[in-house]
Amino acid sequence: MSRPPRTRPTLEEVAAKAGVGRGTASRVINGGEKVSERARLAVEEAIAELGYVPNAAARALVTRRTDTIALVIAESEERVFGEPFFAGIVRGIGSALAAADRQLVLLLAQASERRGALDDYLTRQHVDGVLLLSLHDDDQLPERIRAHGVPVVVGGRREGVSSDFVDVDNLQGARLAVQHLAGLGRRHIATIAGPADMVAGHSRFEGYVAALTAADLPIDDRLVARGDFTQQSGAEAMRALLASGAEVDGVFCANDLMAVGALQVLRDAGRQVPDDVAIVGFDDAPIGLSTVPPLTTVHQSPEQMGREMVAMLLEATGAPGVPQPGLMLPTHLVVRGSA
Amino acid sequence: MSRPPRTRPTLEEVAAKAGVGRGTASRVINGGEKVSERARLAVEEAIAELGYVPNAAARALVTRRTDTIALVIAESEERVFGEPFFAGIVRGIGSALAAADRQLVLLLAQASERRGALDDYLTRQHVDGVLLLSLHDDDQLPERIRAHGVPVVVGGRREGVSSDFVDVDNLQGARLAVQHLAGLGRRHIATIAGPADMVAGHSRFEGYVAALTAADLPIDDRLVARGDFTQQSGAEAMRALLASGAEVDGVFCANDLMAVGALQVLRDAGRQVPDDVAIVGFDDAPIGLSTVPPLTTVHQSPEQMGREMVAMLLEATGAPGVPQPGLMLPTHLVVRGSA
DNA sequence: GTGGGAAGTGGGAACGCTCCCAAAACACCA
DNA sequence: TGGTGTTTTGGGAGCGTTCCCACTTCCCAC
Repeated sequence: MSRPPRTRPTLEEVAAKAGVGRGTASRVINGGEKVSERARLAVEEAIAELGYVPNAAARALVTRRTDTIALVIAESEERVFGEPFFAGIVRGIGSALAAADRQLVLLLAQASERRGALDDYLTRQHVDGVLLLSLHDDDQLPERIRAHGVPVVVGGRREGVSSDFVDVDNLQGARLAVQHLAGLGRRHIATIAGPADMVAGHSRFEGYVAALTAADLPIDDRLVARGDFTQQSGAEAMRALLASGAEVDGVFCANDLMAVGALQVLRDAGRQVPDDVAIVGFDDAPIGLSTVPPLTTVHQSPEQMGREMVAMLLEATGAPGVPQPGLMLPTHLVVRGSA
Repeated sequence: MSRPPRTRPTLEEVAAKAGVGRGTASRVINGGEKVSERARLAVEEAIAELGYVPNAAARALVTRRTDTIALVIAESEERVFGEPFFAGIVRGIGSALAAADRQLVLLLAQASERRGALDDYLTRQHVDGVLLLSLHDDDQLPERIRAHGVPVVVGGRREGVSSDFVDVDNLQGARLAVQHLAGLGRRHIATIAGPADMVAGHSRFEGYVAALTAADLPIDDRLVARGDFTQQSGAEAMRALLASGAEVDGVFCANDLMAVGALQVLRDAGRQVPDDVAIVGFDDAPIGLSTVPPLTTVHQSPEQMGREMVAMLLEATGAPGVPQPGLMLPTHLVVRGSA
């Protein structure tokens, strides 16, 4: 528990070596306004010679900022590293943050046990703000963190919360998809829905219901199957749909991966897509381009979502305590071969 | 640039409210040896009432530790979130670190531009140590970081480095696979190799060559195809192999995903697996269980690799500057239906 | 020369914590 | 009751920065 000996040069030593005061050395390091050329050179040389690197803790202590932002993904590793959705959103966040000169750190919120540690980390001024990505909506994490004055922006809407979030308009997207199927003359439109405890799951399902109602089509329980967003679960759901005995001439899948699974099952069952059964997915994932036929799908842009989250968070850091109005990102339909 | 006003309670205020000294309050917070019950209770109450959270920067400044470890993954988001390998290793790392009461932060080292920022972050005492996962081996990052006294352990061996790394013994694993095929009496063993600029790519290929040589089988260029570890590339490679005109009765695929692609192509081409062509993959990925036939593969454990990396890093933090001997993790063959 | 504004500089104070040590409080025994 | 240990306690010092302010130096116009 005893403190390891210091080994790294300090600003004071740099200043001494350069023959200037501490203040001047500090000025050179931080943007260096109002420093004579001579002094700047001397300091820079001293820094190089000593291999000086500023101590972030000392700096953070006085500035009260760290210039780093945490992205918390509250999912199992398996899901995080499985969903291509995350790749996009992380890329969007990463590039937006880089442009704003902030460092991004990713935290995976593995299950309950580590929760205390996570709270601590986020709350102890390690980071200036938190982006939270959780597909489930049962979590008080954002509130707990905000209570300590740390701004939080959530990706994905949560029940009963109308600020500080960015989400894709899942409901509208699902409606688009189902409208399209109905517009094609399909009258027996099934859905392979996602888990009900995820926003993307239930709001896409709501969109399905809303669009059917709007098109005066009945809602048939036998036409509703559920998956967990994996390809395999999509295949199983499709098999269940076929086995239900109900007539099916269109399927709206809550994501592309499940649509791919469904496509395979239909092919194996000898049903023609789109002639016998039309299929629409959701996500506009790359894989939808390489299926046969290529997948008609609802386009969303995780990258844009990431960028918007960052913009909102930076806004919030500027005006602490002021809730930022939530943002719903529109989607559009990409019509390809499957419907 | 001006410093935002303080709003959060400090230890001093907690102590005042509890009617004790700063020292006592600190003792309560950190393990609390040698504190009277009365004082402990008073402090705990004050903490709860004030919503006090210790300031990590101030603490790090004096202790010179942060109890956080960075995991740097030097890959594109796409690859990171695609490879299931990462899920396993991150899980291993995460749980080992949790057990050691360290916080894990993930940094994605997007391309060149952000490199300076990454170096800075790692070097400025934000973290006590760095785990580096890069499948490419052209990077000086570990050296740069070590130069500032921060311990680094690399996952995946790098050319010419014999310490501070953990890797799976890819060469031995590949040899196992090819030996198995040869032992089955296959004489025309092809390989679908991975990218040559990744350790896993070229050392598995080396293993293939070594095993063929050991079995007195010739090395035929027409029997070597390359993929990029994706399923699609595996399929393409298999098509190329078939199109080459060379006889093929066994294929060693450098990972399971490519093996799955190959399997599909063989099925579509009417070749029986394993009778006409035997296939062995590498990774023991879950997907290999659900193929038809189930995939024979080389087992490796990313989780174990993650745990070993953590163990080595913690060792290194204890003995700074002392190089830790590198560690090669053994693999073994899992024989299932495909070979 | 001289006055005065601008540019550049040094270093004290503060950030919020842990470490440590000397002092206070308590316990026990003769 | 006093003496001797043993807990427990308070608070000074210091961690490495940035911020700020008072001071010096420089330059130019008069």
